[in-house]
Amino acid sequence: MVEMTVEKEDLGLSLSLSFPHNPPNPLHLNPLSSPLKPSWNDDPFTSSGEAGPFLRGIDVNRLPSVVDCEEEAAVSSPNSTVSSVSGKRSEREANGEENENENENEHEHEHDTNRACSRGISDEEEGETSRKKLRLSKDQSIILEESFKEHNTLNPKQKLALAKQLGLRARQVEVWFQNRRARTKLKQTEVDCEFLKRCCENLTEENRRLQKEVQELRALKLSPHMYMHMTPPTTLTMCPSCERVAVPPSTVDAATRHHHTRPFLRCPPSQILTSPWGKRNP
DNA sequence: CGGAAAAAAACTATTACGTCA
DNA sequence: AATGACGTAATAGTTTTTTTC
Repeated sequence: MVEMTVEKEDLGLSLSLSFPHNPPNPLHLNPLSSPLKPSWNDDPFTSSGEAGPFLRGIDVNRLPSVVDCEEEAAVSSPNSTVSSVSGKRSEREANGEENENENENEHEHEHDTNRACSRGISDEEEGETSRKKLRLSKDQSIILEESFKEHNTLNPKQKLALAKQLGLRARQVEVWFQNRRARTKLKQTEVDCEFLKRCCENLTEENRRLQKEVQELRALKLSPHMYMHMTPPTTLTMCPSCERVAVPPSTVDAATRHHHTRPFLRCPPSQILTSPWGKRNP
C-alpha cells in the first residue's frame, strides 16, 4: 500500500503579516473567523463534472467498492457504532442533510472491512468501539486544498459533490475542512503572537531610548549655563507643563497630538503599516 | 416586525492512529 | 523491535448562526 503525505508547505499553511490576498478586516484578525459565510452559488464540483483535473486513482486506502456505496450513504459518521449512540452531532445528522444514514448500517460492515483490509487487519481484530483512521491520498489532499483555497467552508451540496468526487464520505470532507480551518487559525494565531511580540520589543526599546533622552534633558535643565548655549534638540522638545518630550507639529498628525505638540508614541509607523489587523474599531 | 425556540453549522479541545527517525 | 515525536483524521462537547414559528 503506497502512502503519500503532503508537505506542510504544500498545504498553503504559510501565513504572513501582509495578507496579500485578504485585505485587513477591521473586526477580525483572521478572514476565517469572519461570521460572513462565503457565497458558493457557483458550484465548482457539481458543474465541473464527476472528476476534476486532479482526480485520478483517488483513494489508496479504499477498495473501489467503497466509492460505489458512498453514492448512497454519502454522509455518515465514520464510526457509526459509537456516534449513533451518543452525541448531539449524531442526533442532528440523523436528520436533514445527512439523513442517508438509513443506509449506513447496510454499508457499515463493508466500510469496516475495507478499512481493516487497508491496514491488514481482520474483522475480528476490528473492535466495535475502535476508530480506524484513514490516511488521505496525495491527490485527495490536493483537491481538498484547492477547494479550501477557493472557499474555506462548504455548503451541504458542495460537500456531497466533493465527497463524491473524492470517494469519501461527506462527513470526512466536513471534518477535513474543520481541521483545516483550525490549522489555519492556529497558524494565524502564531503569526499574530509573533507580531505582538515584536511590537512589544519595539515599544520597550523606544521607551528605554526616550527615558534616556529625558534623563539627558533633565540633566541639561539642571545646568542652566550649558542649557543656554545649547541648540535645542533637532527632533524633540520638552513640554514645559508636563515635562514630556514632544515632537515638532509638522511631523505629527493633528489627530494624534498631545495637548501641546507631543504625539502619543506607539509602535513605529513601519510596524503599524504591517499590522495584520489594520485599523480596528474601538 | 421582534423575539424565543429549535435546528444547523461552525468551532474547540481532545483522542487516537499512522508514519518516521 | 521498541519507542517517542509529530501530523492529522476523527470524536465529543460547546458556541454561534440561521431558520422557523
